[in-house]
Amino acid sequence: MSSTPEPTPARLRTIPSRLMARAAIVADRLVSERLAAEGARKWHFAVLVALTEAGAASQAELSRRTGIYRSDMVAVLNELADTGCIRREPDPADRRRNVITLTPTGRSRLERLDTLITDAQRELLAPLTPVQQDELIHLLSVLTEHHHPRHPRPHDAQ
Amino acid sequence: MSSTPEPTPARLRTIPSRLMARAAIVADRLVSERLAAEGARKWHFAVLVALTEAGAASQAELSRRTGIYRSDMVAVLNELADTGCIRREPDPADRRRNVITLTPTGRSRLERLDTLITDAQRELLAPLTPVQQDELIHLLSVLTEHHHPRHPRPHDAQ
DNA sequence: CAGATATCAGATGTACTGACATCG
DNA sequence: CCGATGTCAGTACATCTGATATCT
Repeated sequence: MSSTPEPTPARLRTIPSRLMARAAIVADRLVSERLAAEGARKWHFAVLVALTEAGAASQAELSRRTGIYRSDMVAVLNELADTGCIRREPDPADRRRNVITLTPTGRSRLERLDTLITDAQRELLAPLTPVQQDELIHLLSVLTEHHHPRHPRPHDAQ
Repeated sequence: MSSTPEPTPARLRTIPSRLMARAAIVADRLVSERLAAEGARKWHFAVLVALTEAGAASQAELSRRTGIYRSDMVAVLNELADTGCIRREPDPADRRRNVITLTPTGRSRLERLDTLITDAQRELLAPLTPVQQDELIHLLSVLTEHHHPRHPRPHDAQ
C-alpha cells in the first residue's frame, strides 16, 4: 500500500547550494573512482600538477598552490615520496623549508593520472553540450573567485 | 626573498570537479553559518520542507525525499522533536513505521529557516547576473539529474 | 522467507584548529 | 620578538556501511 514514493520536493531540488553539493559529490566520486584504479587520490594529482606548472617549491608554497592545508600536505607528500614521485630535500638556503622536486617517475605518473582525471571530467560533463560545459565552467569560476573559500590566514595575502 | 607566491595553476583552476568542490564548500559554509545563528543545520531545513511539500511521512520516506540516509535521519528527527518542530508517532497501520508530522512550531521554524536559506543563496549567487544565476541552476540541474549520486539501494526505484 | 523499517555502532574522508620545535 | 615552516594530534562533520530487532 506504500503510495508511490514522493520525489524530492521542488523547493529542495532547485536550491543552488544543494545543487552544488550534489554536483560536487557526483564529481568527487567519479574522480576518486578513476584515481583509485591507480591507487591515487586527487590531492596527489593536484600536487603533481602544481609542481610541473610552477616548479619545485616548499611544502607551504605547495599548500597555497593546491589549497591543501599545510597540516594535510605532510601525508600527501609522504605518499608521493614513498612511490618515488617526488624528492623531499632540506632547502640549503632556508633550513626551515623542504624543497619538493618532481622526479621522472612523478612526471610519468602525472601523465597517467591526468588521463584519468580528464576522462572523469568528460564523463561528468557528458550530459551537457560543449557550449554548456564551457558556460558552467565559466560561471563556477566567477562564483568561486568572488567568494573566498580558504580561511584568510594571518599571512595569506588574499 | 620569498618570490611572490604562485597562484593556483591554471591547469587546476579550470578542472570542473575542482570548481564544483570549491563551489560546494563556499555554498555550504554560507548556508551553515546562517543556519547556525538559529541553531539549525541544513538537514533540519530539508526535512521541514519535505514535510510541508508532501505531507506527513515515515522516516524512510523522508530519507528518500531529502537524500539523508535512514541511519542519519534518526538524529535529525531527534533534534527536530526535541525542539517541538515535529511529532514522531508510531503508525497504527504499519507498526514498523513512525509517522512524522509537522507541528505549528515546525511550520513557523521553517519560515525563519527559509528566510536564512534564501538570503544565503542570494549572497552565494551575488557575483552572477540574474540570467547567469538561472543558467547555473539549470546546468547543475541537468548534470545532477543525469548522474545518480545516491547509491542505488535495492529498493530505490529507478 | 524476502523485504522494509527504525535504530545503533562504526569506518572513512575531508575540512579545519591548535600546538610545538625549528629557523629567518 | 615576530612570523614562517614542517609536523603531529585531534576536532567536527558528512558520507556511507554494516548489523540488529521488529514488523509486513
